[in-house]
Amino acid sequence: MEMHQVRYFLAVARTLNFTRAADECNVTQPSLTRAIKQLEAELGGDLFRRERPAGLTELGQRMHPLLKQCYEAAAGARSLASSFKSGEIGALRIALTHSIDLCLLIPFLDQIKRQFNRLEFRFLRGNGREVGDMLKKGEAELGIAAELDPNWERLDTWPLFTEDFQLVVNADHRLADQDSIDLDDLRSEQLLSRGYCEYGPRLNTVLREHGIDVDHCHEISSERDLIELLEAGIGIAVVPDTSRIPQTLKRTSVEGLDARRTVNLYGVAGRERTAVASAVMRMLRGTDWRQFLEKSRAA
Amino acid sequence: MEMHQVRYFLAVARTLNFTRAADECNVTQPSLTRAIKQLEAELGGDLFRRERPAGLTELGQRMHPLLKQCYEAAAGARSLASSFKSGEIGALRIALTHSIDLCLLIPFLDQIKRQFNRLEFRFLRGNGREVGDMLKKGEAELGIAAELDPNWERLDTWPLFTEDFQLVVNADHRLADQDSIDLDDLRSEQLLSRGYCEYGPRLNTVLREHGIDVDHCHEISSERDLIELLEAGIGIAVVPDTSRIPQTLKRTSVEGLDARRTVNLYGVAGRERTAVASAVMRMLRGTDWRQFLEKSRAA
DNA sequence: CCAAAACCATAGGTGCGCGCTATGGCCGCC
DNA sequence: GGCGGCCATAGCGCGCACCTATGGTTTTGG
Repeated sequence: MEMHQVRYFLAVARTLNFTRAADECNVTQPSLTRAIKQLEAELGGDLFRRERPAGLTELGQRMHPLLKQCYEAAAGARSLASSFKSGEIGALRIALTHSIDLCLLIPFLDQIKRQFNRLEFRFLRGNGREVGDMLKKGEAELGIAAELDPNWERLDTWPLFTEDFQLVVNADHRLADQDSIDLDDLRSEQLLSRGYCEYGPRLNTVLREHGIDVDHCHEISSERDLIELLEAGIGIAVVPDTSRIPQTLKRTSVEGLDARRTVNLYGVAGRERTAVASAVMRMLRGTDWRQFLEKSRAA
Repeated sequence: MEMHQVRYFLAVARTLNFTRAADECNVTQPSLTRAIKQLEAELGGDLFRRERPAGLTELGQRMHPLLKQCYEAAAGARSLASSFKSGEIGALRIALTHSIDLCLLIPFLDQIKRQFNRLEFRFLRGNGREVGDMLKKGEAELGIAAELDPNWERLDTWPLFTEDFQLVVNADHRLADQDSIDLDDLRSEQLLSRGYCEYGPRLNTVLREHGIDVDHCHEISSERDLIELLEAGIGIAVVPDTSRIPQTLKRTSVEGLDARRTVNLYGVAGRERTAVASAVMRMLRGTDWRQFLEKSRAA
């Protein structure tokens, strides 16, 4: 069964006239007649009664809805592809590690939504390895993380900004009101390990060097869970500057803690990107992040 | 967009491997590659990422459901046509005038249902002209009526049986208990005219000749309505023998009423009939109706 | 680390099939 | 009876889909 046969069939079913149907399809009547005959041979029965006026046979009536569906699905595919190409419609698939706050992107996404109408976002979350896999498999076009496996040489990396880590404690905590905190103050505290953060291992190394126990602590796997534990007063945490935490928690710098992470934008080298992804990438790379972060912190 | 392109696309989407997909489609890999390229050109973008392993692009993911639907509709059409041809499935479209009781057919239809499983019946009702039109337009394959317009020479006619008319009255009616009724007894009665019966006009002529008023009577358009009026005691009626009426009504022969009608089976000459219709036609024409009607009357 | 295999792209040759024109038969209409 | 609309058939040409052969690139395995 070929598509043109289906098209001809539908034209004849509409006009009930082979000659006019052929005209509508921009072919001659013999061509159309032969195509219908082939279709009839494949389906094993006549589709039309050759009378004046012509009519659908029982078999023809049965075939009509299915063949119409077949043709319209193909037409729908062409139409959707056209919308897709013209940028009318599209999806931005972006993978983030759990330690990247979505708020960082929201101003940019707001802007991009005005450029591309009917744009869909697909936010994918995972740890560092998972984000890398999503990029590899093409499930995501862009990735944002502090650090991904550098073994894969097709990974394009653009640093966005570098940030410090801060201590976060519950407002009732004994450290909450303390003006200055240094590493020694943390030694007796229950630390919540942000195991999902790709920078976690390195941070733990720094803390361990200062005699802080990081090997016997709760394991959690999302920023949301971390915040709820902090609010419940179960432990303290060290989080990056751009992690948004509720007003009820207190955040403070820690003297002597020399830990920083760089947040990167990732793409796949040599892979064609959609217009939307390219636009987002240009925006993110062209932003003065120092200024941007100060402004958003003020807000 | 051609069907084989769609088929190849779905094979590649399934296997994510051009070579194996080509093998599944029983073509060589270059043929498949070229078909995919053509499809990509028509849709205006790549459908697959040519990497190891391959993957669907965003456009490819969007196209997949529609193209799958397209292909499955075509496959469904083939499958349905196959079922249809093998007699597994089918429809018998049969047109009846309102004056033909469906009970006449039920024993035959019971039998035919055992021969053709998944058979659907479509009973179409109308007056004589409408039944003729349904046959002409091919909406019905067979027609059953007492008399159709003989002007259309393509009408095949096979007489089935001939029957008398009888008087039907409510059990409370003054004529109900009368042993013998003749035409004079009807003169003062309110007659219900079965305007939907193709034999009605001729019957009226007979009655009018005996001085019975048939020109000022209620007009009704279905046997069901007629029965309800009779049960309500609103008038009397003259109906053919094979019209089934409830036990609550009384039916009697009328002396001197010389009216009979012949019920015919109709088909369209020179038009191919389905296996089901041919079978029904053979059964109806091969029945000894005199015997059949006696038996069903006894039952 | 190199050889082998797997995979996709390209080139060039060949045959089938789709579309064309021309024509004939059939039916309905003026 | 002549005429026009409609569908079927015959014959022809060209495009297209398929094939084989081969090259380039990536992955695998020893």
